Amino acid sequence: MRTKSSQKREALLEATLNLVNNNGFHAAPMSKIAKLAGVSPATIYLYFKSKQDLINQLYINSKIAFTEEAFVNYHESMPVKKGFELIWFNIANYKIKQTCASSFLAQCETTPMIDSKIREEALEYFKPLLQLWERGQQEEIIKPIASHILYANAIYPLTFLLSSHKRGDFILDQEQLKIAFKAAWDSIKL
Amino acid sequence: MRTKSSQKREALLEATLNLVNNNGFHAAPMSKIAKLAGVSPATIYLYFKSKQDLINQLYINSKIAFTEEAFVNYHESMPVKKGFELIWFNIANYKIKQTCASSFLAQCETTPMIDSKIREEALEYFKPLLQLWERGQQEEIIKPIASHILYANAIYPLTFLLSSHKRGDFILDQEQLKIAFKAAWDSIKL
DNA sequence: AATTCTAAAATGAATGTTCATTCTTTTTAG
DNA sequence: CTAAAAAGAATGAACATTCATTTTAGAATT
Repeated sequence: MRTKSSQKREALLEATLNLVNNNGFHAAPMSKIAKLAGVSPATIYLYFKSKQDLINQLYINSKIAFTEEAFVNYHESMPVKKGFELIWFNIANYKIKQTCASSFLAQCETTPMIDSKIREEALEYFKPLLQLWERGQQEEIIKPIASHILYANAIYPLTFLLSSHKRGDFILDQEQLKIAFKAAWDSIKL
Repeated sequence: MRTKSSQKREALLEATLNLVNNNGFHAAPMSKIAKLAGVSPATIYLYFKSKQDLINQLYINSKIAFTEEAFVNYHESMPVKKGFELIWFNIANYKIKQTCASSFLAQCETTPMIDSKIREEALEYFKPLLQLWERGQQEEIIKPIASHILYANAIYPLTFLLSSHKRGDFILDQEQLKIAFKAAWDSIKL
């Protein structure tokens, strides 16, 4: 297995991302992935144990890139609402910029294709947001309810807006984003 | 092509639902679908043109069943909040009862496997909710914002809660449901 | 500096399997 | 007896993965 930072490895991950996105998991055969990445099918197996391994690693990779963006400029010393607003817009803008990566992730959340172990691993990276919410609850700014409900109402709606945006049903510009943020905040604020 | 209401047809749709749910689209071969439904693989083609057709029809079927449940006991003469509450709980309870069907639908929303024509067809059935929201906006009870944002914040969170529930990360009982409803309502009410 | 050598990297062509779909035959029911 | 319904076996394509071989890059030797 080759080093984790190789041009070919990256090209293979990106090729997989594009194929899965445009046609779904079922239409991303190794032969096409190889062709799109400009390598031989056999070469894939120098970098990944199997197709499942390739998918898992793409998922982890994408999730890490996503969460890193989510917390850019965030610091625990920020006021709760400011912090949430920053994180929320970080996520929204990342999703708008990186349509491919985020719709791949959306697909991963609902498909049984991703190993649950890998899924749990990715959850770790979201802790700062949960901690922010806890702080908000202590300060009586945020509703004292389960973090799952907070997430479902404050963050998850973005997934729907983005997929509508991608489909072209709805244009998610900065103005609509502000409106959506208010709805999100209203659902979790005390 | 056989009549739309045949025992075998129903059995095939149900078999497909179960297989897709437990293992994803990629692990639902026609041979397994046939075996689970207790028929020969060849028989599937008496009822469906192709695998794609089978999937499309299962999607439409499930979507219709879902939306029918959503509007049980609803009438346009109801007050806006009461009407929304009724529909919201109808949806939530359907999702809890029919875990299989609803997680299949969740998978369909994010995968490019479903033809967009079929997808549009399914949208039609949701009109009464959009009309309720319009009425609410006229009566200045509901925020004057795009229906996509309303849906994203008021209904879509249920999809996340249900998939957490199914995974076992979070128990969505009637008490949590009430809390989640309040969050949903707070996000769209004026 | 040119040549030789070597191990890693990469490849194209097999391999064996799985799958959707079809063909031919048999069963069923009226 | 017949036409519809169903079946099992067959077909051919697509696929993930592996195999045997070639290419590459750079170190070692002249």
